[in-house]
Amino acid sequence: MSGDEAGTAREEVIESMERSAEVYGLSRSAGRVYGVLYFAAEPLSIPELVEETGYAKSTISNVTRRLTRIGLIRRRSSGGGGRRVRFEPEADLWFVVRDVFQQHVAREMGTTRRTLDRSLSRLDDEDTTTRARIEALAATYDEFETLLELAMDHSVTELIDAIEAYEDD
Amino acid sequence: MSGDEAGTAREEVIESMERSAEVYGLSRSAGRVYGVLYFAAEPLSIPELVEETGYAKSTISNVTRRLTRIGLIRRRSSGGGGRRVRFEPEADLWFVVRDVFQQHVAREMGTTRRTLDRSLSRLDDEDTTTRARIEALAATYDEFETLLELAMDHSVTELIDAIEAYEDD
DNA sequence: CTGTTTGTTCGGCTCATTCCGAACAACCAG
DNA sequence: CTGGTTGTTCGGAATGAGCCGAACAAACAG
Repeated sequence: MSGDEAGTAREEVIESMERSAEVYGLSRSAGRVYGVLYFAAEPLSIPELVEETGYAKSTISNVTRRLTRIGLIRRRSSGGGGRRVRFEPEADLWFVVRDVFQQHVAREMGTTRRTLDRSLSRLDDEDTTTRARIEALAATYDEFETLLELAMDHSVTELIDAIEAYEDD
Repeated sequence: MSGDEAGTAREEVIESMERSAEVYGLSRSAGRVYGVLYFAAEPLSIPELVEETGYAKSTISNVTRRLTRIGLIRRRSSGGGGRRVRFEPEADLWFVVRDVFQQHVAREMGTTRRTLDRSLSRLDDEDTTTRARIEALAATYDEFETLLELAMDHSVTELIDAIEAYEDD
């Protein structure tokens, strides 16, 4: 079993995931659940996650739902038709980033953009300064939206290649 | 004064900023303070922000510090040597995004990356599966880091151009 | 049908965040 | 030095998030 180096290394990485989770607006428990699943040999059920993480069953239930919505883990309505549900990690983190952007950032930008248009249509032609400020904001949002849409259609390596090619005129 | 359309439009946009602030992990008050500054004709002091936003002086003090750290607003140690401090909005939101990425995301990636290396060096050669998982994670992080470093060196329009040029082979 | 296992939902508890008012420190005017 | 203004800091109340245990629903085994 080669000592416990694998265990401590695993634990260090999982603790790091807990901290990272907080940076990105998730809970510690979410980071740990993802970490345990990331190192697990096979998909785990809720009782197994309770055993591995030490969290209560209800916590695991809520956290797994949250992570599934975000796309960081997947439910496998595991064969056999049993009620048992198993979770496995999404290994390709770029998928996750893409989903988060599309679910939250794109959504926020869409609603904000609509508000800006509605406010603009309500304005007289004489409110030049207010109109100019809102139009500037709308232009910025449009730029961001097109950039995000473009970026979300490509892999990380493709994006790196694109920028590097651009830098070499 | 062209009715109150400018006022209501302004208010709508500021309320939208409050909601957006929450999406990006800031408080409502932060969104409103930025919004008021964004529409103000000139930099505002703390008492003026108290008057315009309705928040308490202490709240404004804390929120302005927070927003200044993030880079969403700037302090102008306004001329005259007076104690009065004035704040103005950072209009170029791409600057803000860039700063946030460099301060938080890049930092998180750096520490995580170091943890991964430390964990790897602690591992025996026999822990192949654990080692493989951590190495995969490290590779993903390296990719993200190079992409972010590249992206942060360019403007939004440059990035859009780069990707569009890449798409046209 | 009864008992067991799995997963969700509900009501609390605790802790962090947000905001306020009050006290305090710094600066200027007279 | 005294009074007024500006900005920061401190304690406290209200709100929300994370987590737990218990109750509940659903599926299967016998």
